[in-house]
Amino acid sequence: MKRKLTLKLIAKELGVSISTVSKALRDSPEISEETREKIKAYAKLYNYKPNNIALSLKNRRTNTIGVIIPQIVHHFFTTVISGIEQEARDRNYNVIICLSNNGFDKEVENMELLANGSTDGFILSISKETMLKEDYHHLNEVIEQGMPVVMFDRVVEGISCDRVLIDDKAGAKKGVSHMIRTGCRKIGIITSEDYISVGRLRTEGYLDALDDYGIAANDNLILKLDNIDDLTEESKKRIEEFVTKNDLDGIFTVNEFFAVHATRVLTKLGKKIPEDVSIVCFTDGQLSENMIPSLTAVSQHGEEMGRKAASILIEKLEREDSETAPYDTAYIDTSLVERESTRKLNR
Amino acid sequence: MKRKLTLKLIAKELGVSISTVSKALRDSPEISEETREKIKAYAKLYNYKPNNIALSLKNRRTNTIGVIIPQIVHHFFTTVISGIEQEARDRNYNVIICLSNNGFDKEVENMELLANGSTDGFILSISKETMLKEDYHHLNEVIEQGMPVVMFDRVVEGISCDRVLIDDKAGAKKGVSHMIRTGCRKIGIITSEDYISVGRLRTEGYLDALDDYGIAANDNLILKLDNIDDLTEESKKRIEEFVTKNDLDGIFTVNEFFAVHATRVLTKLGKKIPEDVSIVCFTDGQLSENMIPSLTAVSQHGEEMGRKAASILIEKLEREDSETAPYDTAYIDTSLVERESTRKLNR
DNA sequence: AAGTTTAACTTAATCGATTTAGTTCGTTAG
DNA sequence: CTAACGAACTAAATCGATTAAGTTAAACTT
Repeated sequence: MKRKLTLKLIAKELGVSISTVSKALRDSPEISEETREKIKAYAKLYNYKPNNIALSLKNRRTNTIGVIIPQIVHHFFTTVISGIEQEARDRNYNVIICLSNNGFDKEVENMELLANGSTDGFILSISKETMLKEDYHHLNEVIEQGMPVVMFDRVVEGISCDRVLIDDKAGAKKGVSHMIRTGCRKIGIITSEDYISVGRLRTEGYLDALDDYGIAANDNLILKLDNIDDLTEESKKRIEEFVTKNDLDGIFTVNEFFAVHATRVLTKLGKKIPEDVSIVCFTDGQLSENMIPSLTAVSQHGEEMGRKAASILIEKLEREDSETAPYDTAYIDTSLVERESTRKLNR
Repeated sequence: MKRKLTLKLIAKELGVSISTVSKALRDSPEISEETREKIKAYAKLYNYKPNNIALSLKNRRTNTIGVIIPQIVHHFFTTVISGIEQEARDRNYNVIICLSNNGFDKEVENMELLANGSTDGFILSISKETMLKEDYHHLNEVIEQGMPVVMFDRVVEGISCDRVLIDDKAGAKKGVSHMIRTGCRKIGIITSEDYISVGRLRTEGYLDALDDYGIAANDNLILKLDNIDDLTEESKKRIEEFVTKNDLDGIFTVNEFFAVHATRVLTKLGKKIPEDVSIVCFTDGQLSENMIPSLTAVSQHGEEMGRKAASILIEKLEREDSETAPYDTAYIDTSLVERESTRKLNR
């Protein structure tokens, strides 16, 4: 094993001082042409690369963005990460990803870990447990230390930070309106309990759409489930009951899983999609695209969200007066991807 | 903004030297009970946390594992990461994830970046472009610097490192054998070109299973596609043609996408699954689980793979004699998850 | 010739922590 | 009464890099 090359080793080898080496490599005019060339040639030959840790310590900045998300086995989050990565790379930043597994303690632990020198700022989506607990001391602490924070998707109020949000309400409205325009009149929604912000907003969008077209909302056609990130047995049962009991001609769901299970129940009931029942779901992922029939979906543009979040954070990191800069909330537009689960619009 | 607390600040505040503070916090008997308590109380009150960067520099180890994968929007890779994370956390290591986007240059760039002080070792799955190029200098370089490397899933020969592999051949054999035992006789396979190692191995397993049951292999029933990580339009066309032309009673595919598209074609042809045609795919992901019909799948146990890879790496990092330790290849067993796309076995 | 510049370096401080090698002062032994 | 010892600290080196503040010797000025 050969030890990594350092300035010290180069200096010793060439019989000059460490600072001469450093200056030569940074093209300082203080060093003579001759010496400079000699040092640079040596460094190149032995592939010298400065130690990032030492640089971070000296510069008191790491050029690294910390990302904390509730889970990684989750299509939407991976698209956001992909966007963050792209933007970060373009602007010469690294990305460290940590998982909270939807737990409060892990979220706190990860933030403290990364805040102790590893990153210059954070992009995060808050865990479910943190939302329930409403304890945000870890966020406030890093912010007070001068580290900018950008929250995305799962956000909370009252924190001094920027936010990037999907326009959940408008997206849901877009989806439901499309069903109404293609002839649906009795549209149900499978959503989440209101404490999950994205669920609540999508429910609002659904109600808005009905209202716009003068359709009365009916509480019986709103199913609120506990979990939005997966499909529990309990949820399956409740979806089955909901779909079977109500003779719907349209179903809007806040995620792909609910839509898929609804499709399954409808198929069992002998209903035709989209002839008898239309389906639209939030999130344009693998399932909507590949299901048979494929599902019309509200696309969230996760990559764009990631790029935007990273861009806002980097902007903050590179401003001198970021302390006093106002906090902003950016919205990422959704778009409707029409597929086989809805009827074609007659124009 | 309040500056982060350092040993220096504590020392100044309490009128002692920096080393006294350091020793007190580490419970050194050199420091009197009284002083120790005073310093610890102060540190606790103001929530002192040592700076990781400084520690890394001093200790010349970061307790961080670097993970480099071809893509993140990929269910299997996320399960592996999840496993790596779990094991790392259990053993007090951090994880940094970087993406190569299946490109050679980004892979090299990321490795160099992380190798300059950010991580103690690597877990990686090689990019497609690197495999085609067969240029592994970046791997050999970090290994020569004494950083252990563990490759998983997409691996190459001739590198001094440990490997963790799915038993692709046995897994495919398991899947195909199941189809044969439930009555299939004309089984086709949709796989990848042989230069993608996992594709080649799965094809071998398919052939093995046929051989075991005395069924003659037929080249016409083997479709080799270019890409294994997604479903291009070209692939769709070729799958459609393949499924339509051959009157198969069983189809084995090396990923979920190919199975889903085959299902779609079969449905259009009016074939019943599993009565007319059975389907088994490699990879137990979201699609196999949620499709209608749900797909019998060879489960790869990505989390276990991740845990194993992390465990091997950490073991190497914590051994004194790791330089001389032999390199090992671990296999992760697959299991068959029976679902609706295959017939029940008569016992 | 004496003083001033300047080119080309080197020394030393610094980032934040750890640790080895001192230092200081009170207590005890001989 | 003084040497020795030990308790409780402090000083300084170190990790690898950057950079402000010296240093030295040659060149130049007047």
